[in-house]
Amino acid sequence: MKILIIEDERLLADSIKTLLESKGFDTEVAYDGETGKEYAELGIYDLLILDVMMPRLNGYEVAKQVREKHCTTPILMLTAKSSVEDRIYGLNSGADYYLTKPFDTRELLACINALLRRQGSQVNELTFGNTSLDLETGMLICNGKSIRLSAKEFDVMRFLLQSQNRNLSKEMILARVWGYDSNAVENHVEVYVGFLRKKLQSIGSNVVIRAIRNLGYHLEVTDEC
Amino acid sequence: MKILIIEDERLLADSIKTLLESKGFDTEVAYDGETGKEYAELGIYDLLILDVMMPRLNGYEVAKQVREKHCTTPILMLTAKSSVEDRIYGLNSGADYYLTKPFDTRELLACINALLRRQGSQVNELTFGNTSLDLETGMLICNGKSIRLSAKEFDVMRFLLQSQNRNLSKEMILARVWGYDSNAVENHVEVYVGFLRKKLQSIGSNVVIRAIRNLGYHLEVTDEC
DNA sequence: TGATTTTCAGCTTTATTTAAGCTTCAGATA
DNA sequence: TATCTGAAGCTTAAATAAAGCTGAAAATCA
Repeated sequence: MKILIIEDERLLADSIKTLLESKGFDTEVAYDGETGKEYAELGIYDLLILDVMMPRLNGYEVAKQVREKHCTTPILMLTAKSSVEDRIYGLNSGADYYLTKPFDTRELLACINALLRRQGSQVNELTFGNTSLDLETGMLICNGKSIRLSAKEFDVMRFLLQSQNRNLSKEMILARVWGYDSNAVENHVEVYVGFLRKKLQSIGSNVVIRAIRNLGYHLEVTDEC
Repeated sequence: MKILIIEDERLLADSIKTLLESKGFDTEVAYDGETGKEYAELGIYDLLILDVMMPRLNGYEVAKQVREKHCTTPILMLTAKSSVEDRIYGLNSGADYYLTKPFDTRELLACINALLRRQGSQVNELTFGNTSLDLETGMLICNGKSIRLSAKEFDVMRFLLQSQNRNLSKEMILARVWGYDSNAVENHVEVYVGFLRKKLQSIGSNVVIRAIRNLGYHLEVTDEC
C-alpha cells in the first residue's frame, strides 16, 4: 500500500510518515502543494493525505486539480480548519474524509483503514495449488485460464477446497451438497468428481482430486508428467 | 440512487428522507437495527445512513454484520456519540464516514456526495463497452444511434451498468427495481432482460447481458458478431 | 389511445440424475 | 509369483428436471 503525504509542516509530515511506516505502509512525502499535486497525478498512490494550509497551492486546490485529471485516489484531508463551511468545502473539492488537527493517532489509522478498505475490493476466493475458485462468480481459475462451474460442481469443489488436503468421505459430500435427507447416492459424488477432474485438467491445473479407497476424496498438488 | 436510512428516531429519519428525496434520491427507511440490517444485506443500496444508538441492534453491530456478509455498500454513521473512541470504533466496525449529531444539512449532503462519488454517481452518464446510458434522458446510446428506454427498462439497465461486470441475482434486481416487498416474480426480470437485449442489439451495441444459471445476470463486452 | 407493464404458456438450453458397463485395486487362492 | 475375484471407483450416454427465454395477449397507466 503506497501512501503520499502532502504537508508543509516538516515535523508533522515526518511523524506521520514514521507512524505509517511502522504499520507497514510504503510512504512518501511532498512538502508543498505544487510538488504534491504533481506526485499525486501520477496516479500510483493508494491514498493521499492532504493538508489544507500550505504555501504555493492549498489543499482544496490540490484536491480539485487532482480530481480534474480524473485521478480517483482517495483523499484524506487533514487540517486545523474546523468550521462546518471548511469541511463542506473540503468534501466538495474532492476529499473523501475530513479530519481536524490535532487528531488522535488511532483515529488517523482508523480513517486510513476505512478509506483503503474500499479500494481493496475484497476478492472472495479459495485457493489450492495453482488454482482458485472465485466464490462470487463460480469460476475456477488457473493462470489466466478459467472455466465456469455449475451449481453442484461449485458446491463440491468448495467443500474440497475448504477442507484443503483433509479427506472427505462420500457420505460427507452427499450430506453437505445434496443434504443428509436427500435420496442421492454415492454415484452422484463419483459423477461430479469426474466432471471436476475434467474441468481442472482443461485449465491446466496442478490440483488433482485423489480418491482413497473406502475413505473418500481429497485435494493434492501434482508435479507429475 | 437508492439510499437506506437506519434510524429509530422517526422524526429525524423522516426529515432526512424528505431532504434526500428533494435532492432526487430514492430513499427507504428502517426504524430499527435488526430490520435495517436485513434490508442492507440485500446489497441493493448505494449508501447506508446508519444511526448508532438504536434498540435491538446498535449501529456498530449492524455495520459489522453487514460487512461480514461481504456487502460493500458505503456506510455513513450518524450519531450523537462524539468521543474519539466512538469514532474509531465506528470506523473499525466498517463505517466509511462518521458524522456527529447535530449536523448541518449541507455537511450531510457533502458527505453523501463524497461517498457516492466513489461509486461513480456524480456522472450523468453510465458507460460500458461502446454503449452508454444517459441518466438525464433515459436514452441508450451507441455510436450515434440511440433508443429510448421505458422507466423499468431504465432502472434495470442502470443497476447493471452501476455494477459493471459484477453479477446481480434476479432477487437483487427485483428488490432494487420493483421493491423488496413487491409481489413481482423472477419472470419480470427475464422479460425485461429480453427487452433490453433487443434494444441493445438494435443500436449495434457490443454489450451483452449474460445470464449465469442460478447466479443472475451481468454485462459483458462481446467482440464477435 | 398508445405506451408500458404484467401475465402466461410453451419452447430452448443447460444441469442433474440415472443406470449400465468398464477399470482398478487389494486380498484370497493356487 | 501369478491369477482370480469382488468391491470400489470411473466413465459415458440417455432420460429427466430445472432455469431461462420468448411472443403474444391482457391489464394498467398516462
